[in-house]
Amino acid sequence: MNFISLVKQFGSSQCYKKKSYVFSQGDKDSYIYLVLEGVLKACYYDKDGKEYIKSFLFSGDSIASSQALSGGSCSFSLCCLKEAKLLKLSYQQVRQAADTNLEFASSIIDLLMSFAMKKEQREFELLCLSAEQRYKKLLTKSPNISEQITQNDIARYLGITPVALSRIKHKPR
Amino acid sequence: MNFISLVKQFGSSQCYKKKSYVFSQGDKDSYIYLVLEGVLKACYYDKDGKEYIKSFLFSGDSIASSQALSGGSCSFSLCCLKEAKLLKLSYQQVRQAADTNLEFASSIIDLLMSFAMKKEQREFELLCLSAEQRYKKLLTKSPNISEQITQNDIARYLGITPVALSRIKHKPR
DNA sequence: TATAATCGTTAACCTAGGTTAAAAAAATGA
DNA sequence: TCATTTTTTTAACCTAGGTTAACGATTATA
Repeated sequence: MNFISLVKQFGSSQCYKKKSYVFSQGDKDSYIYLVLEGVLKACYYDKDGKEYIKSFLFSGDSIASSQALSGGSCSFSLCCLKEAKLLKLSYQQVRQAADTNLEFASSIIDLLMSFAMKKEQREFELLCLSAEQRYKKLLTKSPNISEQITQNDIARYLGITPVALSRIKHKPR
Repeated sequence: MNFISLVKQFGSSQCYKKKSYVFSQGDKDSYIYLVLEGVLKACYYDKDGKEYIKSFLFSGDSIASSQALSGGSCSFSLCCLKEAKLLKLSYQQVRQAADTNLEFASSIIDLLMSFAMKKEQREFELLCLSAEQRYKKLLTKSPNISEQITQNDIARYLGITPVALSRIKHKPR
């Protein structure tokens, strides 16, 4: 029994329309979500409404706000970029399964380790690379990204404005 | 049995001089380290030797390169800012303990969850805040940081140059 | 204690990226 | 299809932060 099969067996399924929010910054929402279909963005909004994109999610990806799971409230929002179908399972249930089943606990550790690797990578890119380097790296890793995600959203994921990304794209040489 | 007590029981202890490296970028080093004494920095160096600081470590903190634990090599270096004493335990041993002891697996999940929260926070700061906001937030969270860490290193942790940090500090108003 | 190394500050100048605004291009919807 | 909204581009101007270099203040080390 691993995480995916637990969610598939015990999770509840829900469909979301394009532009709808699965949860919003500030919500108390201690569920773990698994994307079955669709494309989503996890994003922060500041007091002026300016958006910053933490990550994009595709079929097979899972997400939760770790702050919310630990008793706090969601530090970001989860928004559908196209119609989406998700499964959700409460963190309590996952934790309970992990506390009673060794094999399952091990698969959760694997999941958290791969999450750690991704976040380590993201921290590296934001700390050490220029916006242009981050953009090139993204294109290398996901050459088809612009078929799924608008350039505006790619810019907000890279931590720059859409104007700046357009400039980078059309830069001479 | 939790992670800390496992490391204390089975880990091997080693002392390091100021400015020495526990491991370096590129090393194959699949150990998890626990800081008993001292202060360290986890940092990246680019091809020009420019340094970027991922995090500072103090007594009680633990660290490993998740890339290295997953069969790769260390994506960053671990450098002592003052004489330090660390315990180390191989990831194999930790993983084996987790795979045979439910209580221990659960404590590893807690550890990874708190790591996830920290990294989520760091991502937020690098993505959404200006250097000045990051500096103010750091001072709020760690008012005594400058007793332990030089301003040069604080700047490299914030993702700016020492010159820029000096400017921020002395900015009018 | 003297000498060297590192640290922090300041200044001058430069560049990446932000802001605003307008217009063209593309996608969406009635 | 036509109208509306959203996306992308471009331009002008601005600002935060980078770079280099010099100098004084600290801190280490012979």
